[in-house]
Amino acid sequence: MGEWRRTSECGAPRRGDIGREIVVMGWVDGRRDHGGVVFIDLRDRSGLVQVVFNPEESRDAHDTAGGLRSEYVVAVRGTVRERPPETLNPSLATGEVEIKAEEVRVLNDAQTPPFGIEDDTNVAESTRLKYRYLDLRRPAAQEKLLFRHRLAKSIRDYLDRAGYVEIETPILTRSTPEGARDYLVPSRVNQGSFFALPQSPQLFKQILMVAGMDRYFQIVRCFRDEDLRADRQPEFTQVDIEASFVTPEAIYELIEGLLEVAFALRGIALQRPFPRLTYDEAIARYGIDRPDTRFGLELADVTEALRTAELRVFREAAEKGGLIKALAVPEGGRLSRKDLDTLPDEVSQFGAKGVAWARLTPEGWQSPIAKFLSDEQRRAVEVATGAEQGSVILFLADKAKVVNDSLAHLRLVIGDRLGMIPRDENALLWVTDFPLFEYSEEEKRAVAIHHPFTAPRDEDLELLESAPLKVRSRAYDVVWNGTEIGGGSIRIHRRDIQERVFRQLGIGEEEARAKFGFLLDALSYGAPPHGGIALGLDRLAMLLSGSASLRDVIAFPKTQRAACLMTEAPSEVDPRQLRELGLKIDG
RNA sequence: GGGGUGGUAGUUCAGCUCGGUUAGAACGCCGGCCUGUCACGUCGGAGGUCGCGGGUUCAAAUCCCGUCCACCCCGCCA
Repeated sequence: MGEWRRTSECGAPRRGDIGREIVVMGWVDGRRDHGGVVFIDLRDRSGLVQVVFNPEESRDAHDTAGGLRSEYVVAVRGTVRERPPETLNPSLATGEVEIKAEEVRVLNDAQTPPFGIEDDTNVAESTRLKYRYLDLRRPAAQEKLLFRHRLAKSIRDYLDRAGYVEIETPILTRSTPEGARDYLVPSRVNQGSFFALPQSPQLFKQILMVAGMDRYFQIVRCFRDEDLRADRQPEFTQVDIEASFVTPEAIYELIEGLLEVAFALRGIALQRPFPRLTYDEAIARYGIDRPDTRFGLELADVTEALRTAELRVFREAAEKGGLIKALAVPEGGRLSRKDLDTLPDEVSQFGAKGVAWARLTPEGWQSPIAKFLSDEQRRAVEVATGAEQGSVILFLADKAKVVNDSLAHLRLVIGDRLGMIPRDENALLWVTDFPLFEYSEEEKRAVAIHHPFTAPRDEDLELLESAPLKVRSRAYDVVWNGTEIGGGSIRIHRRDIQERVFRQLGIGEEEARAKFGFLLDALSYGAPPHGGIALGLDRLAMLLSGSASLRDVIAFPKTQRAACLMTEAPSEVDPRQLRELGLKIDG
């Protein structure tokens, strides 16, 4: 580019710039060669501008233009001029002007790209990920990264204004029991020992509270070696927050303000305060702890009403401590017999063996199970579900988890199919009072629902040893349109309570001291009451930018097998590296 | 670990059910022509490991078995 200096971005020139001599640099988006005059669209991050090469105005530039191809990198010195009136292009921000090229320099040529650099691309994602640097040249892709930048910036500014301090915590840290599988990093200096990459900076932020930092935040990478989904990457970014001397209410207020700022970037105003729902209520009414409350279609528990029904699946579910729940779909005529027949396929993935249904017609119940229910039982179901003439009632009877998972899924499928979900609404809510523990069939013991540092509710403290599964926690999630976008809790700040919780989790005194000694020590040196929350920045960026996948808002994402198609990571390593680490590959 | 969808030209796809000429289309690419286009136009051309391996068959893109990769879901992910 010699001594040339870029004086304008491609997307900048407007009517007011007419007559200015400028230098633009960018990529050739396309070339239209008329034999005489040649047009080039030049693209950079800011947009597109048309450059005109006229052989009568500059022979050299025109000659060079003839050899340009897509994605060549060029610099153009020229004059902004008005387009002839009949050639204005209203679909281009710069469409009222063009650049008359006086001199052009090819800064780099380019191979023909494997796919066109355009927004409406229909190219396999694996191809786009392999050539991510080309994929990211697409304006739509760049817009998502730019939005993510603005989102992170406004969150940072908001928390700074609120007195929160961003503090970095270690990436090489120690593996802890509980929770997700760790990514491990072998230590060369201490052979046979491993660091773990943090699943979150949980313990460090608590210790910063003990250290008196008062209000901490960090926009921080977290790592979990678990299987991937469209909304789950092995490394992801969290807005991690912790504060001393807070109640849940203080956290709610802080986060509602933060989300207000975030949604404002999309011109969305939020209703505050957000509604609250206890965990028990969420499960009862929606079958899930992250309900989409943009629409009704709530579940009803009809276990008691149908406990004695003449139907074996119902009776057995009730006898074995399971549930019978029902869902009334208004205007059920819109669900055809064929629709109803496909419902069992929808729920088999959750272990459900079937879905019973009933149509409420003027002639009464039209249903394969009608003859097994008494008039009284049918009336009780109608009352419980709020079913009316024309409704279709769906029934599930099984173990509680199967029933709730299945109906929660059916609620979404039917709500979507019948167009009951108002797409332009934003339903934000807090789900509170999660249980502290749940029983793990796999491990045959209680495990923490949130994490082992979550405080029990004071009034449930006495149940910790006698009825641990009944203890409610001071944990909360923030849910948006059926997606969990963040969760947190008030933490345990007393050593004795932390030790009792560890004991319930099957972590003995010795293990607790070995693995969490530093935390227990810290708690015994004047730890203030504290609590916090973590928001999923990738998920927020994904949802606010209308993306279908987390991969769209991460510059260099991993595939479902946790691989990077561009760098081909993970890879084998040199045997010498393994020797230095004292590692042997088995098999 | 399990269930599902897909893999054919650089790209997006058709062909596969019912095995049988030279595996097609569009876009892109290359060359010629063209002085106001912006999805430029027009004439011509090149381009294929039918994901990979094995099997059945006179004959396989097509049928069978295995395997790899990508995506979606269940399990898993405090």
